[in-house]
Amino acid sequence: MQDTLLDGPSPARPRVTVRSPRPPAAPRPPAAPRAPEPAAPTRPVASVALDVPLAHLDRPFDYRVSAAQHETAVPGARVRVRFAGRQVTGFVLARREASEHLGALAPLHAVVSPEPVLSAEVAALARAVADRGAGTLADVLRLAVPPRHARVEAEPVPPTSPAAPTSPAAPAAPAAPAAPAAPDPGGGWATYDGGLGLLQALAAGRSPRAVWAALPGPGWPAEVAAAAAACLASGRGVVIAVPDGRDLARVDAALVSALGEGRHVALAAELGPAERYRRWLRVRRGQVRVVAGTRAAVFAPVADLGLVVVWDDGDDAHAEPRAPYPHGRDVAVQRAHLAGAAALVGGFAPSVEAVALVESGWARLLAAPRTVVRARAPRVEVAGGDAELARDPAARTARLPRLALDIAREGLAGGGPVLVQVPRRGYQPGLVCARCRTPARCTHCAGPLGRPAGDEPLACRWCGRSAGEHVCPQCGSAAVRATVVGERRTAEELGRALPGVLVRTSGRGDVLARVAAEPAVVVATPGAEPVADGAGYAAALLLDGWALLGRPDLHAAEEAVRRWCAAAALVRPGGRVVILADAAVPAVQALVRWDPAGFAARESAERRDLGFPPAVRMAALDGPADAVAEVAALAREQLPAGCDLLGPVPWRLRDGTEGERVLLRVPRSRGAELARALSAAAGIRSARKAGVAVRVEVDPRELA
DNA sequence: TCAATCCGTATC
DNA sequence: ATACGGATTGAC
Repeated sequence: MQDTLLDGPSPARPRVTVRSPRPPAAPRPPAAPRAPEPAAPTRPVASVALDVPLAHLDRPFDYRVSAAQHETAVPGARVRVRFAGRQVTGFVLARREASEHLGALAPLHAVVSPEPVLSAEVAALARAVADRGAGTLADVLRLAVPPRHARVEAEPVPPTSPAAPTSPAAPAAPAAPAAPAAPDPGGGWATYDGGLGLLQALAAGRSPRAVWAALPGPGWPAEVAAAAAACLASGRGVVIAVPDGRDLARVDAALVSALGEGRHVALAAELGPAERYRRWLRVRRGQVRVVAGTRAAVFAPVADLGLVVVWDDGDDAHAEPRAPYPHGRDVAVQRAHLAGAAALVGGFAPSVEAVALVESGWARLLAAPRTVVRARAPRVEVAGGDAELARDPAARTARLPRLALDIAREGLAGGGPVLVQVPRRGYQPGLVCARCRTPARCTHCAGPLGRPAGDEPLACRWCGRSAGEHVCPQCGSAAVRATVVGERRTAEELGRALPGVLVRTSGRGDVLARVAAEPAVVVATPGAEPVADGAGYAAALLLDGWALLGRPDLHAAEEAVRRWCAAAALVRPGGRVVILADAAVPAVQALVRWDPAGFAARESAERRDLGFPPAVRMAALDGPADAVAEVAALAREQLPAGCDLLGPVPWRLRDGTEGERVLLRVPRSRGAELARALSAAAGIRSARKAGVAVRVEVDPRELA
């Protein structure tokens, strides 16, 4: 048996009684001192990662392995131990001949199961993710390893598919390359500059890293599947993460046609604990080599990983809401790096963070030549760019531009469905210039301005400085106004303007996956757009331009481009798209020219100028004022000079109470130092029992 | 002189 | 978090 998680998974999985049942109600003789169990014949020490929440205990602890536990206490196994007087669970990280611990070792209380659920690769990944996010290994392992389902674990192993190697550590038996079912062997990759090269590199066992600016249209799942097939042909496994169940269904179908049945699994939370654990175990046991899934799938323990894919990496669904709030893209990047695997990250509109990976030289941009892009992209026209429409909210909400109606009619007459993207309710309004609608930003830190209360002067919502006499940097106007939240009424009006047309809706609570290729108006909120059968929608109306761009969020423009591209990508080549927005705004131009990657590069440069991630590394500390101040002070003590502190500013905490936020900022090159300092600060506080929680988020998604 | 209590520190 | 140890305090 191998002794540490740095080796491969153990093939030995003997069945052993783990906990002896207690005799019922037998009067127990008073605490007879038990003779010590004989120790395991070799490597009688287990190094265990404990599931304890305290930051200063985030390191392995050694326990004594008895002879009876020798075969079951394998690296990766779940165990129970006594720790500080309590029973806690943990994972065996390694078996060793001796401990560095000077005192006596406590016995390993029980091996919950000999199933080595934690692979060496995932253990190392989880450690790296915890370190980057200033969090604990235990927190990350809770995200990476699903809860055990004992009955599922005991199920007889189903007959393995012929291509699945029984030992993932046997490179002599690579999976037979799947016969490509698609008529076009490269899928759509041939249309990308370097696309076929990517497939060849994957098939040859190399590990290219690419940021993918996907062409509009329905081809992307087939392209993901083709990349997976190429990687599988090299004898390596694949992990694919997508934002939601609808995208997962598309990738799932594409994998079936590219690989055949039974060569992959889909992992999603909706499966329920039993089925989810069943499929996850098939992955862990090396019975399948390809995994597609939602957020948590980036941690899937695929044996001998060769490729990790993140589709639509700008979607917030990839951001984990539990501490330490890792983002799927960041996990994938770290994983590819640690495992020496290839990476494919992107979408119709790759994120600024993804494009920054290209700028740093870590990945290269994978895009189609402009001529192909022009041929595939819909024709985008802008309505509402005139100053009249810009100044008059009524013109935006209560009246549809003639152009939009004309294009909708034309599309319907041509026999196709027409997509209408409308804003979701509940965007926090921000302040923009009343004349030109440029967002009002702090002159010091570029944070969004807000009005603290009543007639008080404008102040920055990030750094708290008063904005004094704000003037718009674009047009010089001093007047500001709240951004108008879009109205669903527009869509209703559309229904009235087009009598007799079938109107379908897709939004919160009731999301459609697809609609038929017949005339209909399909009203959807961003992210809930159904795919249209056949070639796609005849046309699309994007009615939420103003609302999306007006959000007081660092990511507002990027997010707008991403959502517009996602909707416009569902339109057939040459179909028409109308967007209600200001044509002069760069985000709108990016859609018109279909250049989301160029826009992301522009945003990246702007963030560099403003000093925001991904150009720098930031950490947000949220909590009660005194606790936040304490953590900030402790962290700054450990950091050499050069750490900016922004704030504190008032901040509404997750539990609804009022607290404060401080932002710490360092150059990217010192990000690891910042995280280490924050971990140390958390450790000092947890050791002191100064237990008031401070939420620490590295490169926070929400900045206001 | 002994126990009850308070801190500080380690938790294998 | 517990849990334990050593110092401290207070009452016989």
